[in-house]
Amino acid sequence: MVTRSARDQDRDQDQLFAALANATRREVLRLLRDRGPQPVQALADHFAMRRPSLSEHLKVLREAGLVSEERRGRQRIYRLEAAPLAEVQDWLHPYERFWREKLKGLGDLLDRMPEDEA
Amino acid sequence: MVTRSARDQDRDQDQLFAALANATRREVLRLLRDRGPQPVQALADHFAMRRPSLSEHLKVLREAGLVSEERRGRQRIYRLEAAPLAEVQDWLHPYERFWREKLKGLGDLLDRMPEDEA
DNA sequence: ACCATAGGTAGGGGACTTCCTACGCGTCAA
DNA sequence: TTGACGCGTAGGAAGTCCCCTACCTATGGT
Repeated sequence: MVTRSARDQDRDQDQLFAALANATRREVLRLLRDRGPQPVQALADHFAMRRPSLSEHLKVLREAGLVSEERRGRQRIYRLEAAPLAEVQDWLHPYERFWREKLKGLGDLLDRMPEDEA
Repeated sequence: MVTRSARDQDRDQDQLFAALANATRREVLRLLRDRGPQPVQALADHFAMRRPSLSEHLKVLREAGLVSEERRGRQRIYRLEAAPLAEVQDWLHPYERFWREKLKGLGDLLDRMPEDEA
């Protein structure tokens, strides 16, 4: 997967951002980050929804590459896989100077003279 | 809006990530970033879809705070508003050491001894 | 006044999301 | 081996997303 078509990349990024566009799934990631790998039931205890619904959220996270599972007996230990988040940061990077300039209050400068350094 | 309830914050983040979970909308942001503020038709020229559909994408971006519009005659000039992306970066930050460690190949260390520094 | 241009809104169709309950499969314990 | 436990999947209901065509308002040119 050294090179991907632009469509594949779009699909991956759609999937990644969509996976993050849900408070339950973001909370799962936070739990795995703060408390380490856990089985499904331990995660499910933190939410009001039924366990099968959480299973579906875990599937979305798995397909986005944000978690992995390891089978241990009858449990499945879920673990945070942060690598895709590095792609989010990469995507974010070209925008960084825009919000930094805005915060400094001189944000209109570049708006007036575009595409000179694009 | 110094403080918001956890639910409001969840809703805002849902909305923000959902706005980014679409290749057309990410491309709109890129165009505004690389070419500066533009009217709707100039943006629409880059896409295969009909203009009303693009208008709806612009509405999603507006409601996420990612673009602003300025009325100039019968045109509406859309402009990138990058500030919400700073919140994405803030959200990302606590995960950063996880992918950095993973890239260095020593990623299993913390997985074994969790919550000691959370 | 008239018409063309710029762009938003209404309403509808098809696909997808997010929850649910019911159920199936594999594993551990008696 | 029988049962309970851990977890995924099937299927369905309600809502949302993303595209379309039709239509509306507002501005500018003649």
